[in-house]
Amino acid sequence: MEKYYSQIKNSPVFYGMSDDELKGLLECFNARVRSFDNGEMIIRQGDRITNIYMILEGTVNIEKDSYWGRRIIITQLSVNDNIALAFVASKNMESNIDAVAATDTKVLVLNYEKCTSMCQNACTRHKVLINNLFDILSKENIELIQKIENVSQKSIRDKLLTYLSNEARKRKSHSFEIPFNRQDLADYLNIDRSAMSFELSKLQKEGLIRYNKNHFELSARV
Amino acid sequence: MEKYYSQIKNSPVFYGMSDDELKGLLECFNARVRSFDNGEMIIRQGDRITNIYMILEGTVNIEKDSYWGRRIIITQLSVNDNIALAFVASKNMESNIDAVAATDTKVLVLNYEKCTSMCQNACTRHKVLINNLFDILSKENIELIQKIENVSQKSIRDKLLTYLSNEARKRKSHSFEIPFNRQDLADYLNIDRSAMSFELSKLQKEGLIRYNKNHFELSARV
DNA sequence: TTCACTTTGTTGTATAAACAACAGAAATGT
DNA sequence: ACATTTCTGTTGTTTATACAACAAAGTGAA
Repeated sequence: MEKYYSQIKNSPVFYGMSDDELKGLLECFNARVRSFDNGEMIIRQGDRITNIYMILEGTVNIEKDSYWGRRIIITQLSVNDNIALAFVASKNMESNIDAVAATDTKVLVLNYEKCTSMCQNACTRHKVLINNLFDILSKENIELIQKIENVSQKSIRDKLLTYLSNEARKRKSHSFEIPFNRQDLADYLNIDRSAMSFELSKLQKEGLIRYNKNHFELSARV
Repeated sequence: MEKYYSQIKNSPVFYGMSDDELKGLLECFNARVRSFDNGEMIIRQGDRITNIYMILEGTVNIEKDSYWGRRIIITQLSVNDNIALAFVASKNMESNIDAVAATDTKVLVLNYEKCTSMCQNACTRHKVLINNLFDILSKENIELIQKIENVSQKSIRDKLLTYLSNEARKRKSHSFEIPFNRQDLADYLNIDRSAMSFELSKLQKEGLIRYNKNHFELSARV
């Protein structure tokens, strides 16, 4: 835990807290670090979630298996992101998603219920916390809308171009790495992997993009 | 404004407040009611949003025009829902969506910035408020994930069945009204209207659903 | 290095969806 | 009650994508 102390202190969840407040909160939260292997399930559909999970190392896919067994990747999370935060607030709502470790992963686990019932939202550090959580949830919300835009394009080409330009904008560069391999990207955009590969090469031949493995560059024309 | 007083008092935003707290807040917020005609824009892409908008009457579509002019309906809001709340919290983020009145609409407008800068989150009513907003944002988040599931199905048939069963579950009944006309539903599910109509009749012929205008009934087999 | 395994790219074929065009029904205004 | 407009359902044609099968490239372990 000590190892991650400064990382935790600078994370969006605990942003703006003094050392004392942070220490107190971590105790009050019964904070602990848990490890998950690549591929391991962190949260399952149907779970009732009472903990805040914050990623310390690794990446996590938020997924859903469709009725007929097809996999949907809703979003991919990485360091400092929170897993399924929305379900913590809506207490009697079951998770309708899976969270799956996409690499070996370390997660900070905070018992939210325990903390809120003890201090009953009264202490000042809780006030800072809830403000931070509110900000985080807003950003997540905007990200989800972004994703809806990505997958709502009607052709594979438009989905790819929309996704890639959004990524470029997010990273403020025409040249960037994407966090997905081809199959995962296809599952994220809800398209067939081979058709996507084909379209990617076509875009490259046309000079709209260049790529090598997970590195992409957008031409000025995109 | 007085007309809506009890409605406002029981809305999720102000839930759990005393009459005094509510009155104080409405004043602090510089609360007022605005009217919009059917089709009028309430929020435009690129706007910087500093007000909380709560729907008092009517329905509002959250939309996005794709680069090539196709319309995407991200979600539809109705009475007591908040419009673009996520963008209020993320202050220096521009709205990336349009909010369009889908009927004649009345909206309660609250100047969030003014209020928070005045009381600096210190007063007790602000604490209740931010907790409420946090809850609301969580629910919105879960709704968006739901929508992603709906549009991520690969066939028109699966999109319709997923959407309809989710609606049924939400309303706890096999028999319900949907808030969309056919074109809007198609824009919501990102599919062609005529192809959707065709698939709906097919589902009806197969006995999986029955419908008349906006009223739908699911057979037990769905 | 070699071998097994995974990932990515390529092609042909079958299929589902978009699109366009239209007809009938329903809603709206005068 | 009528004309006008909007909405919904139907059909045929074109087009894009899924799917399957395979080849090539990359990766990692023995």
